Amino acid sequence: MDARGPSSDSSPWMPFESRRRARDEKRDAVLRTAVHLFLEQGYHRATLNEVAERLNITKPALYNYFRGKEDILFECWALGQERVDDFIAGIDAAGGTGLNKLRKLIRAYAEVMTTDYGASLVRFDPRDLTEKNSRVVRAAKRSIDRTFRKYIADGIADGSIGPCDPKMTAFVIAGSLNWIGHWFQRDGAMSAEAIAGEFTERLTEGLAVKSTRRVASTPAKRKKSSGGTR
Amino acid sequence: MDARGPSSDSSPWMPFESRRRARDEKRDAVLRTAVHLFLEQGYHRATLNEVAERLNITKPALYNYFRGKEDILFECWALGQERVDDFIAGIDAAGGTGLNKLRKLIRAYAEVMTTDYGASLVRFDPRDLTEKNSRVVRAAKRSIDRTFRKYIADGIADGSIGPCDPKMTAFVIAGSLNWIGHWFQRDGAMSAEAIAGEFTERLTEGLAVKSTRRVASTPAKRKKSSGGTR
DNA sequence: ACTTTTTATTACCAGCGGGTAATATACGGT
DNA sequence: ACCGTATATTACCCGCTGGTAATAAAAAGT
Repeated sequence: MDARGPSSDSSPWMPFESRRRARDEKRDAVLRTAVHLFLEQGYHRATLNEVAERLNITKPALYNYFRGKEDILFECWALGQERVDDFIAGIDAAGGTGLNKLRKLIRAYAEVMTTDYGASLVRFDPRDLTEKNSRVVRAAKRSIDRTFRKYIADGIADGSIGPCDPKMTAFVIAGSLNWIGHWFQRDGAMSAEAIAGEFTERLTEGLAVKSTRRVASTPAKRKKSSGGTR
Repeated sequence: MDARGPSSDSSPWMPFESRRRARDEKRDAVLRTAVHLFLEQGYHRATLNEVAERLNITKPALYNYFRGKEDILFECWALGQERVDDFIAGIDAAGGTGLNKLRKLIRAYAEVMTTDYGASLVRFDPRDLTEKNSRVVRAAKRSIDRTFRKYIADGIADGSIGPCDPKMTAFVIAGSLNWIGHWFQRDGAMSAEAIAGEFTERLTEGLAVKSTRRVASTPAKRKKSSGGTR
């Protein structure tokens, strides 16, 4: 009937005898298929029947692993959020100038946006979640926003970034990155790495202090009188 | 409801005109209510029943003005697109350097994004439209993208913009602007004009060939950025 | 081999929401 | 006053989709 496509994307149910896989692997397979379908068709148009069909099972079987559609949606989001949390922790641990941390953040965030779970951070609507889960999402979004603003403020403080409004600048940068999740397609002309690199450059070239490009550790570079630190 | 034209007027078409005008006004009212509700709740969660309810009519009455839900959705999008087309025509007519045109485009686009019809350009899913309407939307999106790229290329050609990849740069800028439609709220801390000005500055300061860091012209007032609107 | 637990299936329900007659009402034209 | 048209309402249909028994079939434990 329908070209199920090369369902070679590792469905544990495909071979009849390989049903002995671990439960978690099946759960993951459900999530991979679901996030793909949700992104492809949109959450509301995508049906659990089709998710199941692509996994060569039937809808009620999904309820062995998830409580319902909303649960699956939230899990997809959470996996994307986990990746973001991870690399932010890494950047924080590594330290460096504000500009340096911001650059790392932009690059990593851009690359995550080109993945399915990453895109789910911006393509899914929190209003489809329960109130409880929705609060978790909102809190996480605020946290990411704070990270952007903090790195920018750090950069202004340590002189690696010229004076600007951290709040607005964070909106500009994060918006540009978030939008990647809306247009990127894996089979497109541009690779994720190329995009990440280009965005890193374009989004920071205007912020870096002009006089000396490499600001190793020389604070009090050019403190504009208007910019009260912090 | 409306002041009817004086019957002493000789034009026998006056009642007809007034009636048609009343009809158009009602149509507009439906659209305003619909776009507002669609943005507030999301297209799928918003019901025609509630649209009608907010207009103090009942659902079938809507079918006097529109063929169905999808028709309303497309009209909302079209009204936003119309505004974009209008100011692009104005910018093209005015001429100037590439950088100048790009700045005007960014400012105008940002302001449109803060309106309901403008936000509908990026908040609504083309997959909810019929194939025919969806093609119209895709064509319009491509056209906007071409405009961004053209202004950038113009700027590179006339020397007002430093060398860069117009395609990527357009993605960076347009993405940042489109995202405004996702977070802006009219009752928030920032005005549309302030946002438009700030985005214009931040998104072009890195491109301008002369190092015009106009930190003085836009003194970023230290407004306490407590209210995280994301 | 028997039982228990996990995992899957078939069949079904319920509610929601878009859309459509059939019909009533307001209103301008004559 | 009368008619015709635009506009509105009530009542209804229908398809879709998430979710739920009831149950079958494997797997695992003994």
